[in-house]
Amino acid sequence: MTGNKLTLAGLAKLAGVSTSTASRALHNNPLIKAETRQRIQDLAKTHNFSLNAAASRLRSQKTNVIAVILNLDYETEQSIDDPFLLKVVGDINQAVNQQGYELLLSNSRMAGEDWYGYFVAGRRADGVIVVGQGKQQTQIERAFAAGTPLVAWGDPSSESDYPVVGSDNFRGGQLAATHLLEKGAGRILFLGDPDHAEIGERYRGCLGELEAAEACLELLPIDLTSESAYRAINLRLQSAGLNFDGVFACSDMVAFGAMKALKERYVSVPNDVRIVGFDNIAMAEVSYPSLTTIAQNTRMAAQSLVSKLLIQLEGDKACAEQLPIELICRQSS
Amino acid sequence: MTGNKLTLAGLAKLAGVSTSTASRALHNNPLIKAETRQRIQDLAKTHNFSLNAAASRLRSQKTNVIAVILNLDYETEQSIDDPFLLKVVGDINQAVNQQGYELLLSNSRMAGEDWYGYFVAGRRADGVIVVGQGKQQTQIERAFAAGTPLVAWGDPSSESDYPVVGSDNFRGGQLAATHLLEKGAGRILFLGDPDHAEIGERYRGCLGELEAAEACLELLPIDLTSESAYRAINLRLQSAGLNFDGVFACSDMVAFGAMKALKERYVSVPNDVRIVGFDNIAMAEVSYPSLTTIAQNTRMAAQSLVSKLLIQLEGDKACAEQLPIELICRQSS
DNA sequence: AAACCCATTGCAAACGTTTGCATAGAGTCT
DNA sequence: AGACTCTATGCAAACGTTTGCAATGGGTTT
Repeated sequence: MTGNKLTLAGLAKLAGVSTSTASRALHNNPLIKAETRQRIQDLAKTHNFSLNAAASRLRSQKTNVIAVILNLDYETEQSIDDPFLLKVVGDINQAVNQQGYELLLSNSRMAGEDWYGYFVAGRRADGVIVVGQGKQQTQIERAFAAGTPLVAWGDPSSESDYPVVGSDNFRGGQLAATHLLEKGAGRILFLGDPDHAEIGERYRGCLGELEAAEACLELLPIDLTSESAYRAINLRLQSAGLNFDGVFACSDMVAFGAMKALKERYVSVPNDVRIVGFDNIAMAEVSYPSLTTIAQNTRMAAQSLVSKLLIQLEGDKACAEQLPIELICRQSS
Repeated sequence: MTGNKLTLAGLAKLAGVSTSTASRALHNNPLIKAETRQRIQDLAKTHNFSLNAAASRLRSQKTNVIAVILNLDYETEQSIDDPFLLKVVGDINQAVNQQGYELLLSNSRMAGEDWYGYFVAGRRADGVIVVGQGKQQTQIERAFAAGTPLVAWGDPSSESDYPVVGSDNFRGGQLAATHLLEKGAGRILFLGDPDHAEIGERYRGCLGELEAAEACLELLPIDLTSESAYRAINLRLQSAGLNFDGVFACSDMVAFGAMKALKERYVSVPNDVRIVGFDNIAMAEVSYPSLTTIAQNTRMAAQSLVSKLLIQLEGDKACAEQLPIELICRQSS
């Protein structure tokens, strides 16, 4: 409670043992007699003792910290306004804690270019989880090549040296397409930028399915925000009128932007236009009409990301993983 | 690139100086000749050198890390599904980085009881930002009393030893009330649990205003989730029919839950019932009808939180701060 | 009884920085 | 020329753990 902190040596003295014994006791090392261990642990608790993490990390070369990098495109700033990304971070946080690690939240701005140096060599974290492959994967590859234990959330089917965990975006595109067809749509708009790895897969999955059915798909390449979707749909209705009857949006936020534009012009959803989104954020269920969407299992993804990172910390290699997705049919289609 | 890490001593040798000089040079200490500083910094960059943060923290007793604790009620699990909280975290992250600090994301589960010991004495962070006062403020007070530099996001008007930053919730309640009155509502439902400090203020602000106008306010104490709002409204319509014409929801997510229930039963928003939310999350603008809400300035709040924490790190005392809020009128009212 | 093993514990050397103090050399003042 | 001041650098002692190795002592084997 005062200012004078108790050190391990101090605790050891109180217990009448050496610092080595104290250290081992606190770590539950079976070398130490169970009784002694208990005694020292109790003593530590009574005195509110806690190890100095800095010293511990310095000596043991292990931080027990995992860094999460939000790899945002700063131009488009998908950023913090998309609840999905933050949901992912939240789930990762839980998974990380479950494994006894702590979570250092970073962005590419802070960490600079040399992730290996900053995080690993700099002993800030043992490994890195990158959220958002973005468009430039070279930096991730560089960090991985330099020896950074690393996993990325992104599109698992993309060719990359480092392990990627993500949803089966291609299949997601297919599901959305067949669903729209089933619901009677034949002229479909795709909202999203296929240059982005994950979105590209969704687009191709959708495209293949529609071509097979001889339905037509038109691409409206927009930023990953609801505003740009709103604008794009408005523009589209002005210039060409309502010549589509289905929309596949690359994210739920984008879908909501589109939906708003449609409803403001008295286009009925789902009667005139069916809409399918992607992500299944909390809002999708609670909006009106509620949004049909492709659900990504972020909780499972988070656990997989973390466990694949831990595998690397053990020295083994981890592989990519594709998580199943699921279409959730709601009122918008 | 290989495995053999470069140490400060190594770098110093390469530069032909002592480690002290190298250290000072990297920190831009003016004791060292500008020319030498530059030379060493360049050398460091070429060799991808980065300081060992663990060693540095051990020696300097300073971590340059700020811990953010998500203080969630685990019973109700407002949790990660409310985009607002995560938005706050995101904004704090930016503010923290701007000040050259890093962000350690924690929750009360991980840190245990003794925050002072874990974070400060344990040299994991220099200070703590608590997000969500929750209902039990005793733990926060204990940590603060133990000497933890600390700021909380919550209700600034509440009596507490530690500094609290938050919106003027009382005024927010007033604004919502007068707005609902102006829009013609006279029998208003309040959705939220006033036991929660911030929500209590909103309730009281609202109540005062309505009593003055001799309108009636009914309290529906629910959890902070859209689902419970949805259920509550449904129940209410079933049991008592539509005997209200305005809703003040304690959060936007709650508002959306209510709105969904209403629209499913063909109650028109805003014609039959006007709705006002709180938070101004991204969805509020993009929903249909878009949601009238009380906007909290999270970015400003984040900056204030961080700066008040830094003040404490300097050894000074910080005071509470109440941030202005703003009513944003949209289609739902 | 000597030799050995096992369970516990202690010694002391790292881990890689930062920083108070000492030092060396070059200029300045009297 | 001696006494000083300044500027720029080096020395070495911490910071508080962890951990390989040695040591102690009681019990077991041959």
